[in-house]
Amino acid sequence: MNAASYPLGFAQHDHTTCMSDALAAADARCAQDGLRFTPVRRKVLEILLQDHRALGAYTILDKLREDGFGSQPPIAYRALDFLVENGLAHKIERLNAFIACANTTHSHTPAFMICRLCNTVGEALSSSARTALHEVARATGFQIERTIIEAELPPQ
Amino acid sequence: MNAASYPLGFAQHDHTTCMSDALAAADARCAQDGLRFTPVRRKVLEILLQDHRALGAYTILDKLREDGFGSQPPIAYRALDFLVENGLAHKIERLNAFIACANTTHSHTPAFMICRLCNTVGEALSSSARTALHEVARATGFQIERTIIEAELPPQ
DNA sequence: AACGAAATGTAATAACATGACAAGTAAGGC
DNA sequence: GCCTTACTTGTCATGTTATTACATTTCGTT
Repeated sequence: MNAASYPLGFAQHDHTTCMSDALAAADARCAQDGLRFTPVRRKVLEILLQDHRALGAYTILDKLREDGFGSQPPIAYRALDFLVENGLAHKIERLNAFIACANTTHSHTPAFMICRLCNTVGEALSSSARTALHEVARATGFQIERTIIEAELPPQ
Repeated sequence: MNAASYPLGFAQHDHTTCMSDALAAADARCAQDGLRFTPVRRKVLEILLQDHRALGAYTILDKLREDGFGSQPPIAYRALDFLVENGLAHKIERLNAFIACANTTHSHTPAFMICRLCNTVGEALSSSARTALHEVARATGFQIERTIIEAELPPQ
C-alpha cells in the first residue's frame, strides 16, 4: 500500500498548500463562471478545508459567528448550498454534514469513504461503481439523475 | 422494457399479497432467529408496507398514534431500528426516511432508486456496483463496513 | 414466584433544516 | 453617475428529524 494513493483526508499531505490551492482553484473557478465568491462563501469553504472531516451546518455556523458573520442557520445553509451546487463542497448524507471538495480540478461525483469514528471523509474515484449503477438502472428502465455512494469504514 | 423487471414500488403488483407475504416472511424470520416481533414492530412494518414510498419517522408515529400506540418519537425510532438492524426495512439516507424491505428472502444491501417527485423507492440489485466500490476501497487500502448506494431519478 | 433482560411509555431536549420578509449590495442599461 | 433589477445577506420564527434519560412493564428463565 502506497500512502500517496490514499484519498485526501486519510493521506499525509501539506495541509497549508492543500488549503491555499483549493481556495485559489475556487477563486479561479468562480471568476471563470461569473459566480460571486462572497466573503461568507469563501469563509465557509475555508472552514471546511481546515479539516477533512465532515462538519455539520451548526458547527460551521459557530465558526462563522466567531469570525463576525451572521449566526442564523440560513447564513450557513445558503453558503453551503452555493458550494455544493457549484461542486466546491459535498454533502455526506449519512452524516447530514459537509466536506470541502478534494478535487476541484474537474467535475465529478466521488464515492465517499467515511470513518465511523471520527467522520474523516475521503473521496475515492467511483466511476466503476457509478457505471455499474447506471447500467443496473438502465436495465430496469430508469435514468439516474444523481447518485449517492457512501461507504462506512470500520475502526482501523 | 418489461414491467415485471421493474423494482417493486414502480412495478404493478398485487399489493395485498405483497403485504401479507412480507409479513409472513417477517414472522417466520423472527421466529427462526428468536427475535421478538412485537405489536409495535409489526405495526410499523405494516405501515411501511402500505406504500412503497419512503416514510419519515414522524409520519409513522402519527399512524401509530391513530392505532392506539404510544406517540413519542422513541416508540417509532426503536421499532425502526429493530426493523433496519434485522433487514426488514431500510433507511434512505437521502430522505431521512424509511421503507419496508422488498426482498426478505435473503440478506442483501440493495441500491435504492428514489423518485425525486413522490419518494417512491425501488430496490435494485447492486452487487456489481457494490463489488466495484469494494474494489476501489481495497485498492486504496480500506475495508468497507457498510455501503450506501442511492440514486435519484428525474421526473419520468 | 423471583429474577434479569428486553421492550415500552413518557418527558425533555438536541440536532438539522426551511420559510418569510426586510435590508443591503453588486452589475448592467440608460 | 444613477436607476433598476437581481442577487445576497441578516434576522426571526418555525418546522422536521433524532436522541437522552429514566421509570415502568413484559417476557422468558430458573
